[in-house]
Amino acid sequence: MSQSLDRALTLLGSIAKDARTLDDLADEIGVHKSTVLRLLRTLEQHHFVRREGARHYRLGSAMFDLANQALDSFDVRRSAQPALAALNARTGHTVHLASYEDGEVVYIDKFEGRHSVRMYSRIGKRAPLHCTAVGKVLVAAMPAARREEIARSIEYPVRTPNTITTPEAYLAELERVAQLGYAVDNAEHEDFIHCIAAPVRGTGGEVLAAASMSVPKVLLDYDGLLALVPELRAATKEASVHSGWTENGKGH
Amino acid sequence: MSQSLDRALTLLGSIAKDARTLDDLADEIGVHKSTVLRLLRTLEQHHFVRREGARHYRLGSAMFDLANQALDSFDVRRSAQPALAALNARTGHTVHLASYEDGEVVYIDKFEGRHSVRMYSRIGKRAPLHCTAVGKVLVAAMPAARREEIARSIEYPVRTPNTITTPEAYLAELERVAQLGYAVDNAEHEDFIHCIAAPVRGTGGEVLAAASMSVPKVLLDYDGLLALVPELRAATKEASVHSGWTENGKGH
DNA sequence: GACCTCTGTTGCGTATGTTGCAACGACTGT
DNA sequence: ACAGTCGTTGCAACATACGCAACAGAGGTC
Repeated sequence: MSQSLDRALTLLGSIAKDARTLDDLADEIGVHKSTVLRLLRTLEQHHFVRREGARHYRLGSAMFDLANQALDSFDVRRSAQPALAALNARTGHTVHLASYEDGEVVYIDKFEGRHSVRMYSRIGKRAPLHCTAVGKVLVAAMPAARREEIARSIEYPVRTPNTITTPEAYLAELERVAQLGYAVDNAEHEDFIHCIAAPVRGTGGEVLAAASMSVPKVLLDYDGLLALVPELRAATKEASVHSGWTENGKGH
Repeated sequence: MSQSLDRALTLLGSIAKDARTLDDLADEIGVHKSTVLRLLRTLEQHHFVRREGARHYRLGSAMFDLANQALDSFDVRRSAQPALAALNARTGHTVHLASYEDGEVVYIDKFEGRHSVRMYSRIGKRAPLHCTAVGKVLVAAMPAARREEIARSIEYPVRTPNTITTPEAYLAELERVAQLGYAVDNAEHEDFIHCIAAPVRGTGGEVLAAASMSVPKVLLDYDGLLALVPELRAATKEASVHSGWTENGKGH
């Protein structure tokens, strides 16, 4: 809708990958380098971009500033933090907190595992709904109609041999997740990693976010992973309590 | 330089503060609301902004994504993390990692203290050079000419009765910091908090960043704070080693 | 239930801002 | 000294983003 803004935002993406020369950036978004220069200058004024020596651009501090300011506004993040940090410290596994946004999952917090084999993720990263444990938890928490609507609308790209590939299979899986109260990603997203996830609830029992543990398969087999479920649920329960949830707030 | 981009970036700042109605945003940047709408739409396409129900806008995931992607590119951050986290866990005080950027200090990592009285800060936040311990450490590490240049060019807004207010006093302080190898902010930034900071060094002995501990005065008096210096320096030394620094890499 | 206000949304013509070009200057390496 | 980068500037032409005004939809009030 707004051309120059559109170009500038695309530019930010290119810069984030790694810092480049002016013409490279120009080629990448298909405009003249002088145009890029002017956009960069504006971005620089606002501290969205910073120049590092010659021919080197990086994202600037305004980026971090705004982002973390916004992250703070996710109240779940604050209230869940202690419980998740403790879970991470106790087990040594990677812990994620994720939220539903617009047909995808967004990681809003992360606690890095202690093992050398690590999952590649990042706060702010987006992931698919159909092949992540957090995705399943978040969608399973929605009313049946909305579940169906989402299941029909999303794509089912195959990531591993275990990936769910049809709306029907996904809906069945969601039903199971809703029953059990937790979800599993049995190497459906990445070949060498499996995860478990459980919901974090708020005052009215509504699901605010999903917390997960990701464990490399070489470290723990499937049964070993499932054995961690009680520990995960204890943590999400604690996080829920800190988020205003009360045991008797829900009926079924 | 680019009007629409300029407006859009300002817009992001307004949204970050808290979500508002269209006309409010329009008033704030002085344009017609239809213009704001179009800018927002473009921002939304790129996931920089997300609409939340009616009359509610928030920063979107692209923001977090890019920001954290960029934070990852600060290698110091990765390598210093374990040592600083340990320091934070051991002492319970707030630990910051900061870097110099363009006449200011930028926080690139933070480990929240366990006490109820907390310092208000945030990753990505910018702070002045003249009244922070990290600022002093970073500037003190520069060659004399550059120190002087910076000392003359920055402003000296008074934050507390203890704030340094002249280039001369600042330069003298920097000299002391360079000698001692650490810096103190004796309630020069905020009335009720004092800090100590020390440098984190890289392969060539160059200063990559500064790490600090911030302690409320009610918890620890000035002498108590200074007593923590050895612990802080042990942590920054460990962080430096992880960043490639070697003891004998420097001569004086 | 009719009226009013407040919000978000669209079409449209125009002026404004943005673009690409080409030329220049600074810098690097040979 | 020269060719080859890369960043930067002025300018003229055009496209684009702008403000306007009118509409739609949601709440609220009487």
